[in-house]
Amino acid sequence: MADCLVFHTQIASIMEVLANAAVAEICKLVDDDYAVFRLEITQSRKENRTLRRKLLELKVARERAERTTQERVLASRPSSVKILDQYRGMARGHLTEGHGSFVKPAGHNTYRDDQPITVDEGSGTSTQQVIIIESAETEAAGSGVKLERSEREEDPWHSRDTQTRAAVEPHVATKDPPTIAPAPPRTRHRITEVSGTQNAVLKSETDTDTLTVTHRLLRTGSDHRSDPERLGLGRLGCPPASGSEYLLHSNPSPRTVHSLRDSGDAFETGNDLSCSYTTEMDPGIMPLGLETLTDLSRGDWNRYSSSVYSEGCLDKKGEVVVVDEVTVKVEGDAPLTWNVDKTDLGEGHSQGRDFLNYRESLETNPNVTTQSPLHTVRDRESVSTSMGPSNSQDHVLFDQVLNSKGQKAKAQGRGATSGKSKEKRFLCIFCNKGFSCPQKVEIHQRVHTGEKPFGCTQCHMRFAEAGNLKKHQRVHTGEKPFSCTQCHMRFAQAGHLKRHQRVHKGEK
DNA sequence: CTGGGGATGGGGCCC
DNA sequence: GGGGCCCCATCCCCA
Repeated sequence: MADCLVFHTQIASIMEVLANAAVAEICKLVDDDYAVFRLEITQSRKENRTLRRKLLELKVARERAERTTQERVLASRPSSVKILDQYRGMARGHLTEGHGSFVKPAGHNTYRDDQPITVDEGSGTSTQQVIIIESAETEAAGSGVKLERSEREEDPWHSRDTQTRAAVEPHVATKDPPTIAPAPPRTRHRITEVSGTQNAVLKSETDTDTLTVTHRLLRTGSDHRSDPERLGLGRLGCPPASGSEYLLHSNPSPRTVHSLRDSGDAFETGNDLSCSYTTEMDPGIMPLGLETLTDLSRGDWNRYSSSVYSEGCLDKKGEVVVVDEVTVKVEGDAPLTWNVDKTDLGEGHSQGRDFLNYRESLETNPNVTTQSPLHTVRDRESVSTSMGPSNSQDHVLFDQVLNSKGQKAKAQGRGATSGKSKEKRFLCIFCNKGFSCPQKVEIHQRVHTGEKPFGCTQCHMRFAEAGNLKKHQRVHTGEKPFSCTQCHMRFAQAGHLKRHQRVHKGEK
């Protein structure tokens, strides 16, 4: 018995020794790895800093050369344009880091039956972000602020920089106060929940020799926590620049706003409540095929999404963005494209088709002019800036829906600024199209969000509009209230009767 | 050519 | 009178 005890004691002591040895070894390994890891991190940071410095130098040098070229052009332009170009040039210099991200238009969402649409017919509780265009009290910059799109290379971040520079470097603005001086914020906002997606588009006008800027604020619900880099939100959230025309305000939704400071260290340091932002959202609500890519090869999208956020400043106050009278005019030699592969679009989704149609139409009609009275960045052209693709053919314009189905001509014909019709002050935050009242915008924005609050009680079909549901339900009821006076044909839709009657008339 | 659906503008009603 | 809301007409696209 005693031997047994001694034996057990010895075993225990041996086990203890072995365990200690094992722990010591593990600790040593961990320490070693940790040291190596730290060393690698340190080296990587050093490399990053070096590269960043080099990039800065290159940019500055390039801007210097470019500015020299521009000055020659500016000699024939209004002074306000000169200022803007100066802004631009300066802006480029200190923008060396981009958040490569790619955000598909929400319109690419594909509707799914299992999509958690919780709004039933008639509830109409969908909330959308709305941009309101307000009549401008002044014609501040007017058409004088236009930028030439012939510029060789445009900085994707320019739009942001244009504003940030205005704020950071007021001495520049003083060169031409009437143009650059910050206007009293004429914006009020309403950014409301759109099934987890928030999206804002601010687009500036271009003229025949100007360039177009689309500012877009996207919030996608592809993930629980939207990564600011993925979403290209890296730079939003800055305080409104003095020259900022647009302000995007979020509603007091329980959305978390993070920020990244607008510095080269943003990548390293993570969140900083000074500049960009991202939001938290419910991915389940808005899973509709939204994707975000970090592929930097998608230059335009990256630029696009990035430039957007320079513009927007979220403010948890209003829910509607009010903008001055707006006109969108896109002319140019280079085709305007979405620069997105068709394969990236939601297959079969009408909105995706719209985007593509638009792109194709622009490509085939490079000189197409999109002039909607809805979109005019008329003053405070510090907003107006270049999308700045390095490739002139890659001008990205996101006036998709407005133009995709020939609505362009309509919009022109029924200009809101004609004075007779209601002023279309309410802008779609996705495509910047204007509407006469917020309800219209809300309905329209369902095009982008995929929201379909109206469900048929007899089938799975859902609709964005009550009227279309009503029309659809005739399919079930068999009701065909529209009968041809010249034959026995009956139709469920008035338009079909009208179209049918052309057959009798021999019209085509 | 028809059927079905998407999208938008206009008008009426109510507050 | 103006804005919000709702309904309807209309046009368009696609299968």
